[in-house]
Amino acid sequence: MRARTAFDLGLIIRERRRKLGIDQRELADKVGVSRQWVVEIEKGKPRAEVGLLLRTLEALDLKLNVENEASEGIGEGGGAGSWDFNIDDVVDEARGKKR
Amino acid sequence: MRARTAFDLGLIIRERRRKLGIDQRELADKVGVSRQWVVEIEKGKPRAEVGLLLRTLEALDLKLNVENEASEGIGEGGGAGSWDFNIDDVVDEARGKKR
DNA sequence: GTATTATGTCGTTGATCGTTGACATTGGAG
DNA sequence: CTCCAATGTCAACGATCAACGACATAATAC
Repeated sequence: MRARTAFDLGLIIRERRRKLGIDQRELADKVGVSRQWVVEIEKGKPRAEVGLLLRTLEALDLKLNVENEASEGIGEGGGAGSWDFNIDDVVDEARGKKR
Repeated sequence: MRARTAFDLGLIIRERRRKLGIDQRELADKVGVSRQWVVEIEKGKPRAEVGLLLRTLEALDLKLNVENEASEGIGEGGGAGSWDFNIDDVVDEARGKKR
């Protein structure tokens, strides 16, 4: 399911939580945030912290994919197919160009 | 490409920006943020605002998909297939249960 | 009806946000 | 090498976050 806005993410999170049959309190505890924060997120708060959002998705067994807008339908099986940069090189660079 | 952490997102954004051949200043202008912010995001800042991140992905022609961890390989073509709730109902509720 | 649970909302507070402007550092091109 | 653009880093500043506690509504069960 595509998410273009924080509002989209809020809807996805809310419905996923309900499907799993847990309330806001329980989700908040799993994520390690206040229940208040969950309320705001589900309303689509655009200024929430990315890290907390990611932890929320994780707690709900949801995964996040970032895809090139153009290359589609190739089948995600390829993995490297859609991306023309080597993730290993990127990580090496991020770690300080040890190579 | 799966993103589990803010660090992942930073790598994705940086490499995508480079592939498009634009510098941090240009990306910052497109997104409407400071260049400083782009620097932090590409380093993987976990406390950045979700809304700005989404706008950044949009500016880079990247799309964000949230998927159920379990249901995979069914083929995303279905759209509704992987999700057992009706997005229209959800939106209706979000708008105030006019139905 | 009452009781219970879930959810939404309101202050307050310390911490952090993102911006601006300036100043290093790096990397290529000449 | 010298330029110049790109990138990284620093110190303010006002604005906002997320947590907390308390209270107000749904929503459901008894």
